[in-house]
Amino acid sequence: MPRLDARKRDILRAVIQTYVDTAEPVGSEVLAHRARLGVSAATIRNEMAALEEMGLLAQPHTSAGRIPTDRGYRVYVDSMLEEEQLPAGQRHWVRRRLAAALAERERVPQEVARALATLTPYASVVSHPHPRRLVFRHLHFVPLEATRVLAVIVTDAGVLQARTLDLQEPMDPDGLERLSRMVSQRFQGHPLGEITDTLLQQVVDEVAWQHRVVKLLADRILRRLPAASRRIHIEGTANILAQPEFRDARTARPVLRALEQEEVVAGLLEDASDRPVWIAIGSEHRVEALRGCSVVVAAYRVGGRPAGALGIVGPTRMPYGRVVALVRYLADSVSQALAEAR
Amino acid sequence: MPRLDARKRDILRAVIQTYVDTAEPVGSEVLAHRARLGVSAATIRNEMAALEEMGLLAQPHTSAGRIPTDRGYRVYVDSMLEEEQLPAGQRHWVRRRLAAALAERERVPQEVARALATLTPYASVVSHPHPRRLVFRHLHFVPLEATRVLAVIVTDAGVLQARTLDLQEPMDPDGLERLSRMVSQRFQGHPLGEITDTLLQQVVDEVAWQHRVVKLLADRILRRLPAASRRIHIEGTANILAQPEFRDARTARPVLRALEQEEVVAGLLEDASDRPVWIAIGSEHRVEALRGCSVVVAAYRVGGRPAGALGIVGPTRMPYGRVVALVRYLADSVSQALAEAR
DNA sequence: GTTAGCACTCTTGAACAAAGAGTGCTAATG
DNA sequence: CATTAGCACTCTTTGTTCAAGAGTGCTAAC
Repeated sequence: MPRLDARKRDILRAVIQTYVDTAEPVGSEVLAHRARLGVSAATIRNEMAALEEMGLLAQPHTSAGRIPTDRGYRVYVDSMLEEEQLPAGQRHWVRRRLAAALAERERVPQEVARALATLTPYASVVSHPHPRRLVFRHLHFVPLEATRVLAVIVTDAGVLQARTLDLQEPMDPDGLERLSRMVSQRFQGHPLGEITDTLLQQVVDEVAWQHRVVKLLADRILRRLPAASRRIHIEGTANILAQPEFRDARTARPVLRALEQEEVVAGLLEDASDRPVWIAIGSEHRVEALRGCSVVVAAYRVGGRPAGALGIVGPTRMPYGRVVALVRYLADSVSQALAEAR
Repeated sequence: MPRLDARKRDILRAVIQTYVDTAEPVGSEVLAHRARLGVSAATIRNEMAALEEMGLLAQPHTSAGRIPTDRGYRVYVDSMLEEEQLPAGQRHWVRRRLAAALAERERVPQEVARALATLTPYASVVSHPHPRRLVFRHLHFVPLEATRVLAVIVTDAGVLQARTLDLQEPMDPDGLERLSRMVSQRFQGHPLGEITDTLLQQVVDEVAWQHRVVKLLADRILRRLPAASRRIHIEGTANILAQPEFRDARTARPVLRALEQEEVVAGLLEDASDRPVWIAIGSEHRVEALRGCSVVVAAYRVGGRPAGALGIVGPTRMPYGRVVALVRYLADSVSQALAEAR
């Protein structure tokens, strides 16, 4: 098995960069002209054969040029990625959009998703901050009618949940008010993730004077927080249809179907939740339907800890340098934006 | 110009029904066998030629069968639609899903959209109840910190809006409480649409003791209600890729792009807001990008008045009888569901 | 008015050839 | 001994031709 020496790397890089541009298998001749490699097409041919033997390139058919394999992209991404600078114009444009959305913090993720779908020809995926990582600010129970109460949870990222609840039994407004204050004071400043069942139980015990209703509220509102986490924005799925690899609707459909299912995308984003930038090429992620696609996702932070993720889904043939730079920049911007204003 | 006599109508109907099934131009021979029309292929040919002259059928090319034109579908829909009964199984399934979603009323539209996208191979579009038609229940300002207040509007369809607002100046909690009560009492039971600027002005004048803040709140919250109306759910857009007319991604893309833009879909749904079932075939609606698509939308009602709309977007070649039945049934079910529980 | 018959048109698919792109191998080269 | 020119070979792509098939419109007979 041949070694990946410097010239092979140069050729692999050139093949990938050319293929990303043209979406056509690249041959030795083309490469010899396009890239200044200083060797003849014949040499390139030999090297390409070696790269194919190593599993980094592939031939669609005998007399075609080479295209990168998933492993080829992986080597490229791992060891020769030239992360590009985002043009200043795009940076400013992103910043402005973010600043505008910040007036209602809940809207930031959607705005980011739209920005990503505008700046790339791919689908964008953005998760809201995970509730466990949000910092609890207030819980308010507002009496509406005798047996109806409005429950609102406010965190450092804005209103997390606002729901009306039907209670089995009437509850007096003062009790609700006291309950609101109690819970709010007890948990203010804590990440929601820290509000465990045992802690909740303590409070429930303390306010035993209205045991049943408190229990109900605790159950319906706080215990369900993890489930409420599944808030996700997906934009630009139609972009994918513009990619030559998905010109046929039959190949595009499973991809768009997968992107329509929020659980699926949520899973993808969760897998990325810790890493600064996660690049999953082709079959490196768990979603069967997105086999031919790459995912580039970065976590953004709230209060110094990973809170949510954002990124794009597109064909494996993509300019990783540019995409990574963009995704990283957006993650940083969101982290910053959500940290600054509160 | 020939008249549309009984036999022509039979043939038009047969052509449409066959074409809906097969997605292939239908010829006289096929029709003579498939439909029991009691006349020969030659006669059918003559009639088809007449129907073409009348602009109800068209030929993709000289030696192909006929396909319906938009106007052909229109005649069919207007005068020979056989609205089908929804199978009992589907009816129950829909009811169950709706009942489950009703625990949180805000979720009903999304649930309906998913149901529609499951029951049809088309994209579904559902709007939330238009705020103007919702009945005002409560407005609550909850003080969070000195210059931060949580504003919640509750209507008969649940929480309409919950936002945190930054105020320029501190505001005492009692004032907020009184303000909440005042506005709530004043407008309780009124549709939001009746809460005009002049009425608002009155209240603002009454509570002049906190003039500036009230004004701010009125502006930021109540005046913006129409804009907040744009809440829409779209599901199953990938379904469209399964339709033979959109097998090519280049024809499908503009359609999916349009369906991604909430303003566009909102416009469509608004156009339907009054009619019990609105059928727009091909070019009968305003959305350029959806030229080859039909829209079947029905308004649902809250409190006896049209409040929102739901329906599907698919190729003009669709089984209108079945689709109309389904959409109508769902609209009725939603109206009922939103009326019953409150 | 209806229909059988038929010539005509146009698409579709297959078969085939020529062109083009690209490879792998071999032998010559510095 | 790595490099490269040359070349035969392979496979796709494209265009052409041809026959088959589907469907029509017209005409003439019923």
